[in-house]
Amino acid sequence: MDKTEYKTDQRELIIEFLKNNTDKYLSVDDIEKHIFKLNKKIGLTTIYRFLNKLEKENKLRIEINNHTKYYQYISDECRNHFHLKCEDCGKIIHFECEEFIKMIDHIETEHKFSIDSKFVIYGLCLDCKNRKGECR
Amino acid sequence: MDKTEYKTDQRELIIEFLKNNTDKYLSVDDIEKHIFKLNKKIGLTTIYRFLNKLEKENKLRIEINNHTKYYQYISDECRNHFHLKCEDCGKIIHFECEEFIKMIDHIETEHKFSIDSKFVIYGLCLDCKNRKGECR
DNA sequence: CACAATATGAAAATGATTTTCATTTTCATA
DNA sequence: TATGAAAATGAAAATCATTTTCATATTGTG
Repeated sequence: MDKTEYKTDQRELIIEFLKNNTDKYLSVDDIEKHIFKLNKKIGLTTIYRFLNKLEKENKLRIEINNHTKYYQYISDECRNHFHLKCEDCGKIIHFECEEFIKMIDHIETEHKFSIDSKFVIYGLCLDCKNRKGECR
Repeated sequence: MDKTEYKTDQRELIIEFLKNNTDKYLSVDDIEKHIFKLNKKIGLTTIYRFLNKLEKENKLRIEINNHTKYYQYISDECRNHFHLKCEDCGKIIHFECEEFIKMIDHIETEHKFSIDSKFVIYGLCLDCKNRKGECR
């Protein structure tokens, strides 16, 4: 029942720029200027509308500075890639998890709390937990 | 070499309202309306200026919604009161620490990362750490 | 091709926040 | 308690990022 999406040059240009800068926060102004450098032009309104759309879809991290919003595209890779760090042995475990993403989305949309996908979860790895169990 | 601060009725009214609502986020509008209910009046400009001052001094938590800023006063109690939770035995340790506050202020002002004073730090308490040591 | 849904963009509107500036208040010192 | 410099106030105007409006253009399906 979702609206059909039309593919347009404007959206492709914006998405491409965002995807090439997943390490930066970009303002509407940054995006407009970049498009301009490519000798193209996209109406400000269009940029705002498309960013709002992406934001609703949880595809952006947002930062606000001096009343200006800055956007960062959350790369797919980043979206489902997390780090566990064992407090005992220091080992870092990479993991991917759909449930986890859902939980994060929930917190972001419902609780208005923006979690940085780069965050590290502390705990104990299986080995260390087992070792600890032994001394009880 | 700091500027001398003058005590004014306006500031007292605003601070009082903030301090009585450390569990809510208040907008400039909320503040103005509250003052109005007390049959007093404070210019919007004054409210904005004072809040900006408090913000610079790290006395407020900020939330932005629909282009509107919401402010929450960080009570003294809350500012230097933290919780440690032992991952092993689950014990919760309350502690107060000036150094810790300084570190948080640093992160907030320099790294633009707003830490919720209510956050919990996970780790191991002394007892559990010792117990663990024994089995090595 | 045609048509309905969707997207675009220029211009105007919005609205929260900041600036300006003339006036008032505070408080230390005489 | 009078004085004055520093600080604070507030009305009005300005700012500026973002949203709305609306007429036009584009997309993709049948």
